[in-house]
Amino acid sequence: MSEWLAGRLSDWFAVHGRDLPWRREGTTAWGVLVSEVMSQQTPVSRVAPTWTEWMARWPDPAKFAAASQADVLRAWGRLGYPRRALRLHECAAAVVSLHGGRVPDELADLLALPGVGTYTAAAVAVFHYRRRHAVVDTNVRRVVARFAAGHADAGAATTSADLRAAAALLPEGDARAADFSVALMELGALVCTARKPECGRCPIAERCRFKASGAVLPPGPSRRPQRYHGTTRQVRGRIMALLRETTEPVTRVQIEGLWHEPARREEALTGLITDGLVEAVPGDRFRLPH
DNA sequence: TATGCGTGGTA
DNA sequence: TTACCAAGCAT
Repeated sequence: MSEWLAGRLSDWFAVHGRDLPWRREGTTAWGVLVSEVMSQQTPVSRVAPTWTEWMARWPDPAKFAAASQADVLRAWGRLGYPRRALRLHECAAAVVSLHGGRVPDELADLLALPGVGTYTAAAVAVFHYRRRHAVVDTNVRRVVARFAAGHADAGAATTSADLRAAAALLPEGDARAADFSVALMELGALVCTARKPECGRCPIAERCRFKASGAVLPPGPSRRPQRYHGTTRQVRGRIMALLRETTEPVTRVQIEGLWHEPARREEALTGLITDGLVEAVPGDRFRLPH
């Protein structure tokens, strides 16, 4: 089964795989790591332009670690979840101090880096170092749940069972397993999508248990919808947007103009300060951290 | 294990 | 228009 899968996916990927900038020849391990962190919960189409500028400005961990937090947060722009930018900054410093500026190739070393979890560690080890590990993101979990178990979707959170199920499908050989992992993820992103799987275009449909059972998706949202409007997250987003576009510290009055509810406003501001995304300066003013 | 954390495209 | 959701991580 693994060999059949690997063959089908490899052929499909050769024709349909996207030409993403970080997949091009010569991309460093650091470049792959940056692309993975940027892509955590942010669509790839929005990541690409920022990644290209980012790598031209800070080509390696040492140069990036030397940048100020404010510059990093401004360059992050509107990718969302700016805490990721700070974790990436810490990550670069750790790569320099612990690994001499070289992104490690061992899973355990990668996992110990700030902002790097199970998925991202495996992605770097496999996509750049070409190791044989399961790379399990939401796309892979969905494809495996459908293909191997016949379920309409995977569970809410990644479980060790998900990791085992994906690992069981890996073909033999480091290089083939790495190619397989890239292609499996791409299939989930392009064909076996959450809302509208296109089984007619799927290279592995003939052995898919979900397809065999009719490929019927349950109605309604696949997960509990996450609210945004009116949340602290929205207010944090407005404060960060204001701070990104101003060089001088902003006054409390300026921040008060961003949201009408004082309690929500304060919660957002103190949260940002706690997270290290905002710095209070004398005179009751605020700016991006330096 | 459940929750909080941004943003903008799409139907 | 509103609502869903897109390569997770940390707590």
